[in-house]
Amino acid sequence: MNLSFSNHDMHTSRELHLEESQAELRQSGLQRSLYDDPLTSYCSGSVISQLLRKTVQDKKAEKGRAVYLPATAMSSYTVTDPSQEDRSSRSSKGSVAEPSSPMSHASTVANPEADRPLTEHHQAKRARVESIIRGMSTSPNAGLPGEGQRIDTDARDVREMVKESRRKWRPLQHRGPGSSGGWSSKDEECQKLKAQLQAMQRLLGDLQQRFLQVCQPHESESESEVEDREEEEEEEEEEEEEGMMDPPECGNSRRNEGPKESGGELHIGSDSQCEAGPDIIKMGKRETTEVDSIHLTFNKGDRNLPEALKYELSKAEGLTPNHLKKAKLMFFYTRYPNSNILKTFFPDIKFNRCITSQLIKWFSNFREFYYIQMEKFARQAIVDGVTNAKDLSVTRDSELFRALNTHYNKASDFQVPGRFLEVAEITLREFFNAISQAKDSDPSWKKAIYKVICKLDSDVPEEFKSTVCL
DNA sequence: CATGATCCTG
DNA sequence: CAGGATCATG
Repeated sequence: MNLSFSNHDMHTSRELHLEESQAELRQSGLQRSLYDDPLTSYCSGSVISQLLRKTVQDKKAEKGRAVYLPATAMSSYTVTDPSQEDRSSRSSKGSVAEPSSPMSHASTVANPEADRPLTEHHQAKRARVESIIRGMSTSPNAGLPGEGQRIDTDARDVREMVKESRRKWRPLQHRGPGSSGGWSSKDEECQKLKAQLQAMQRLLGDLQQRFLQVCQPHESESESEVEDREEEEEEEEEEEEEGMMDPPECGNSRRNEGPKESGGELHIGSDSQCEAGPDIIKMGKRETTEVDSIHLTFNKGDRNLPEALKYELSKAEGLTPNHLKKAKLMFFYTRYPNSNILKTFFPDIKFNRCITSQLIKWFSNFREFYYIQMEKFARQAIVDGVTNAKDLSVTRDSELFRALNTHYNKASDFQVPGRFLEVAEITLREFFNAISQAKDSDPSWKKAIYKVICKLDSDVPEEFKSTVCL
């Protein structure tokens, strides 16, 4: 990757600022404090991802298998286990069933911070889909979600629909034998069931229609109760198809960031232990076929709908905290990854301008931190009286390494490659020499160092191509 | 004009 | 870390 550092040559104005801050730096030791660890504050985690992770973990617990799977191993493609559905459906068959299908947690589990990156629109959209699922997996006898839950408007819509339909048949069901006169118990039974059936069919119809609208907004707009937001969604779908979106609107708030067509594989790898129906796993690589598959699934039998929807949502969130974690580990190998490298090592991300630049930005931030540390420790060494760069070294015990390690590998659950230590040492010495030779008086003195360091990138191990594990 | 690097800021 | 600004490059 040939980097052009000629930028720096022309950055005189900015370099002047640099000079100023360097002057300050010299005076006040270190003007810039270390970054707070971003991991602690960074929590744009997707609700769905968290949810799915929880689901998988629940499942593991359920099976009594003590298989430890590091968080980083959790693919965003995790497909939830159908048994989850079974369980929730089963439980809801009880007379006082609780609505705790896996999805029903979404709205409450979500922490406000995690939701922040999502547009309200997306939250609404997701809530709607979740609501559909909830509706599908909740038997008519099941209680409605408890009060006081955060419910998006659309979710409420569906709930109202459910409520409504229940209002229609429940009275019949509970009407005592004597209340309405002399129906034979058989006739009455028959009437009740019939009414219930009709109500449920209506509900099903509504849900189905709604579902189709959500997944296929291009179709003729049916004037149901979904109006207001539908237009936005249509625009959104179009944007996604083109892979085009206005920068201001991007960020990880986009959903439907699916697998690359070229990459193809869904990387359910070891995660597939939480196997979903094969038909779902096989689902298409193109949006259209995916949608078609869902329709098929939906029409085939409603039991699969929740899984289908969950599958959709599972690959709906763009870059996740796990991707960030992975990127940081990759930094141990490559400080200047180009977009091709990024694409090959994030196969579970559908790249578009925003995703790409976000990733690039990440690495840019990583570098910034890295170089700041280097400069800081180099200056410290000079203050400490070190005279020869040879006396500087970077080992796993070094303070410098510890600083870097906590930044890129907070959990320390990753074996940092020795090569990184070498590169760090070279960088440190490079800074040391430059500073001790007063080269930092040159506004673009770092340019030379960058040029050296960018050549020290090594290949990222193949394992990083997988979404599972590290 | 789009992309990408760096710097600065919050 | 994300945003915004600035500059370079193709």
